[in-house]
Amino acid sequence: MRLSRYFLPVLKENPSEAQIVSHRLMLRAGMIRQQAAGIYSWLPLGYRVLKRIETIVHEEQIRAGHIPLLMPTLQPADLWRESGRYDDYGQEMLRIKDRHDRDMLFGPTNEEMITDIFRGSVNSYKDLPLTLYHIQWKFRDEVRPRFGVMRGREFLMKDGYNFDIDKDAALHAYNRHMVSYLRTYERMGLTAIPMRAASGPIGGDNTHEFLVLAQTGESEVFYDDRVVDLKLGDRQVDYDNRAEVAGVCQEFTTLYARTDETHDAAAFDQIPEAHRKVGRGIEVGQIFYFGTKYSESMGATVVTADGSRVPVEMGSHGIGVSRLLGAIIEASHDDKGIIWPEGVTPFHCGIVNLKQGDAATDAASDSLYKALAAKGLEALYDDRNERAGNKFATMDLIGLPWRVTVGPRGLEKGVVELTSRKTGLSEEMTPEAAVERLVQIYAAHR
RNA sequence: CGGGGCGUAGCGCAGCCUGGUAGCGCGACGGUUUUGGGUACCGUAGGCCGUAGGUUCGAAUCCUAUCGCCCCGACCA
Repeated sequence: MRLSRYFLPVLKENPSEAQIVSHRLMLRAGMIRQQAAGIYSWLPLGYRVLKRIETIVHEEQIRAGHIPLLMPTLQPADLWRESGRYDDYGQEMLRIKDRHDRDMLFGPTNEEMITDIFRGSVNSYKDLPLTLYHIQWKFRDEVRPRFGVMRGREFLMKDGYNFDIDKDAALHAYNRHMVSYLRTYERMGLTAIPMRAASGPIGGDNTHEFLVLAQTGESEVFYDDRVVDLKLGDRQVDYDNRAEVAGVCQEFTTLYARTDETHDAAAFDQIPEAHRKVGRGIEVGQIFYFGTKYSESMGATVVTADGSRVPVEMGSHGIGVSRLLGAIIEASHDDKGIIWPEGVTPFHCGIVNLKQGDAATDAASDSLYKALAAKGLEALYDDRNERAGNKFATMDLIGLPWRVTVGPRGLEKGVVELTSRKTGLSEEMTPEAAVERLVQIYAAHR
C-alpha cells in the first residue's frame, strides 16, 4: 500500500479523552474513531489488525477441531425467557422492540441461541462431540465504558460452545480450549496466563481466565512468576489425545496463578518469596465448563447408545478479539508508539523513501515494494513528499515491526537499511538481501 | 448509580471570573525553501463557542434546562 493513497489519519497530539496508552496510541495511529461512549469505528489500519487477530483465532480453533458458524447480533427475547436469563441479565442487556412490538435484544453472548440450534438438529450421541463457535459483535451496555476498545460496549468476541456426551468428554473439550487459547495468544506475541477464576452468572465450577500482565489491567493478579516462562513453542499437540492435552493443561495450571476473585492467601504464601508476585492483568479470554445448566433448561438432549435420553454436557469459551488490540498495545509499546508483534502487524514492513522525487530513490523504493509484494509481503510504502523525520515518526507511531529505509547515501553504496522497531537496531544490506531477510522472518508467522 | 471535570476550527488549548467585532499552537491547503528524526518563511481556508430557553441595548462569557464526553468509585464472562 502506498501511503499517499491510503487513509491513515494520524494525530501528533494526544486526544484529551484518552487516558491509557493503548487508547491514546490507537487514536493517534489512526486505527479507531469513537462514535459514542464505548462504540468505535475501525479505521483501515485498525481494521487490518482486527482482521489479523480474527484470522489467528479462526486458524487455531479450526486446528483444534472446532467448527465456525455465524449467529446474528439481534436475538429474540423468547430464547432468553426460556433459560431464565432475560430477567437475570439486567441493564447490561440492550433491549429493543421491533415494529411489531416484539421483544428483541442485541446479544451479549450466545448460549441460548447455540443451544437452540443444537437441539433443533442433533438427537444422537453419534453426533457428539461437537464444538461450534463464531466471531461476532456483542453489545453489553456497560455503566461506564472506558479505556477505548478494552472496555467498550460494542466489542468483537469469539465465543464457542462444546456439546459432549458425558463429563469426561466435556472436560476434554475444556482442556482442548485451554491449549488452543495458549497457542492463539502466543502467536500474537502475548503471554497470557490461565488463572483459576470465578464463574459468575454463567454458572459452573470449572473456569479459567487468561490474563495478560499489564499495569493498566483491571484485575489484580497473584502468581508465581515462573508461569510467565512457560511456553507452548513449536510443539505439536494432538487435540484428540485426552492425556496429552490434559498434560499440557496440567503444566500450565500447576503453579499458583489466581485473580483477586479466587485468591488464597495461605496457598500464595507457600510460593518461594523470590517468585511471589502481585500485579495487574487484562482479561483476554475465559473458558467454562458448566455441565447441563442450559441443556436442561432448554431441552437439549441426545439419545445414548442404550436408548435413554440425556441432556448434553456443555461448556463455553470466549476470546475478546477487539480487546486484544488494546492488550497487545499495552504489552508492547514505547514512548514513540506501538510495537506490533510480527504475528498481528497490519503490514509486514514499512518502506521509507527519504528523498521522494529523486529519480534514484523513487526507483529503488518502487522496485523494493514490488519485490516484497512478489514474495507475498505487504509493505506500507511512505511515498509522501514529507521530511524524513516526519516519515520516521509516523512509522514509529504505527509500529510496523520492520522498516526499510531507502536514501541517496545508502544507494550510492548499493544498500538500504533494515531497522527493527523493537530494538531500534539497523543493518545495511542490499535491497535483495532485505527482501530475503523479511521473507525468513515472516516464514515463522504463516 | 454516587462523586468530580469538560464541551470554543481536524487535534491540543486560551478567552468566561469583570458581557462589547472569536484567538493561539499544531495540522490542512497554495507557494518558496529544505530533505538521514515531527524544518523554516510567506500566504489561504476553516467556527450557529454542544443544544434550547431566559436576563440584557448587546451573551462564548451571566441564569435555567437539556444532551454528550472523560476521570474516580460501585458494577462487570
